[in-house]
Amino acid sequence: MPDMPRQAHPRRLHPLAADFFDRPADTVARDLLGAWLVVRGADGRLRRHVVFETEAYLGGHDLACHGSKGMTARNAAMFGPAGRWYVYLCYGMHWMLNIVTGAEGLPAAVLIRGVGEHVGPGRVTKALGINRSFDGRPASRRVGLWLEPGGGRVPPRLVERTPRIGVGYAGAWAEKPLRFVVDPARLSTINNKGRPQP
DNA sequence: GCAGTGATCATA
DNA sequence: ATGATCACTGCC
Repeated sequence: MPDMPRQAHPRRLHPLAADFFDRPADTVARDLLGAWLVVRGADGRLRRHVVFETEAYLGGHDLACHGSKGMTARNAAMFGPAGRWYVYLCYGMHWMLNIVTGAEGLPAAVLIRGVGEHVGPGRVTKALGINRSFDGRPASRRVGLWLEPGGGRVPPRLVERTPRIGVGYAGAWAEKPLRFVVDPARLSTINNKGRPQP
């Protein structure tokens, strides 16, 4: 029997690396829409969740950014090189997952606020079992938590920009449109070209 | 609408 | 040592 028309073979995806993250946080936040957050479970199995909501924290000049008050034990990872995780505990209960962006010494990062069917940054980390142990570590297969490219750039008309959530203390910075959202339902169509995993 | 929750950091 | 703060969530 001749070959069946083959389903596109799942592209062997390489994790997004430092060069992707070594750009302004708002650019990275925008471009992460449609990317995959991949986590290796305790059983060794990989789970993929498509990123649909992010927020950019631009650096020391951004009053909503933890780095704006200088380096502390908590936010040290933000000052490190791009492509590492910055994870911290919020309200004593919720782990917040960020990927560090930009040059070493610039405290910038992107908060991952929504992936797959998980809405809200605290829910994302809870669902994926992410905690402090990832803080400061490179986003890589070795660590067991990384990001991979999606099926293509999400069209601008599908990207909604709003002010960031929960940063009312930041004055004018609270109003900057640095939150990026795309409807996950639209994403699944786009990403089927790049092959999702159930 | 607001209580829960506890690490973190500035102040002392 | 103490107290304010907090990039949130869940239940009232």
